Amino acid sequence: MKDSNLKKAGLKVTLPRLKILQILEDAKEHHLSAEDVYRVLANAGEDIGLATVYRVLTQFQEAGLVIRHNFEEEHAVFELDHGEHHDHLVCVKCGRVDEFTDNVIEKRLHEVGKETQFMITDHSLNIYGICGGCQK
Amino acid sequence: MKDSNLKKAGLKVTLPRLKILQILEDAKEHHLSAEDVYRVLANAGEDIGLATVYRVLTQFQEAGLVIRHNFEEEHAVFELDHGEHHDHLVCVKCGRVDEFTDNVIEKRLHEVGKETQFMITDHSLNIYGICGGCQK
DNA sequence: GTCCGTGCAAAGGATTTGCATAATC
DNA sequence: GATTATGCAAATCCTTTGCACGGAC
Repeated sequence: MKDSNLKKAGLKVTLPRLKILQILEDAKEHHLSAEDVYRVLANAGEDIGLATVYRVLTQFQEAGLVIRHNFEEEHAVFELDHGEHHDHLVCVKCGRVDEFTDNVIEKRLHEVGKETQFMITDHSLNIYGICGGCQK
Repeated sequence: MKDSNLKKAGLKVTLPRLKILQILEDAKEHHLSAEDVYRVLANAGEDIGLATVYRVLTQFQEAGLVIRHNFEEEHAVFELDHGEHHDHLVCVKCGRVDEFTDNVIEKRLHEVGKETQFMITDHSLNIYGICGGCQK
């Protein structure tokens, strides 16, 4: 259950937190902005403030439950952290975000870190372009 | 001269534009925020407003003279566009930004585009970590 | 009952915009 | 001289915070 995820993260189990976690899990489009989450809540008749959405998402991020991305947009987007790192394909037409991983690239990244004496903690790789659907 | 760069871009040659272009060219650290540019101008005794800095940088971006990046910071940074694409190594300690390119990665990116039927227009690859200097 | 979480409204930082003035061509 | 830029202040957008109330444990 979601309860345990929250408890494990040291967060009290509250309605807003459960709802928001649920929304992130159910989302077709895995990458949601705070606004998006707020809108879904509003449409579901939940009376949860935007400030709370931001607060909860930030807490989730600190707890490692979600990842926050700054794509080339004006606002941040959040996605559940399932553990495996992945990179992103962002469609500049429709805003759709797909995920991918590539072992060759991952390996080269480590090598680049070694060559440049850089202690890598993280990386973000985003490919921007036009997705199959939008090319028609 | 810088004049021609501006004219080529269809921009009138004005003092603020020249100064800002100059600052971007002279900068040790190639990646500057609007605030950084503004500070340099102020220190040089130039009386140029922050709004103008933003306006000029945005115009430069539209003209293809500079590239705007949104790293994991709260503000954008700008660098001169010298034509060759490169990726970034961002030190999370001191904020230093280095550049690199890797042909293996570039090649794989194209292949990922093909495999996913994605018409790639651009990409951004940022490695976050601790630079050699900060590891001591 | 204590403490943490929430809602609301106000604050905050980065960036943009409206308007009168000043500069370029 | 006409048009485009600039400076300033106000406006805007996304996000965070302060504070009093309500809910979790």
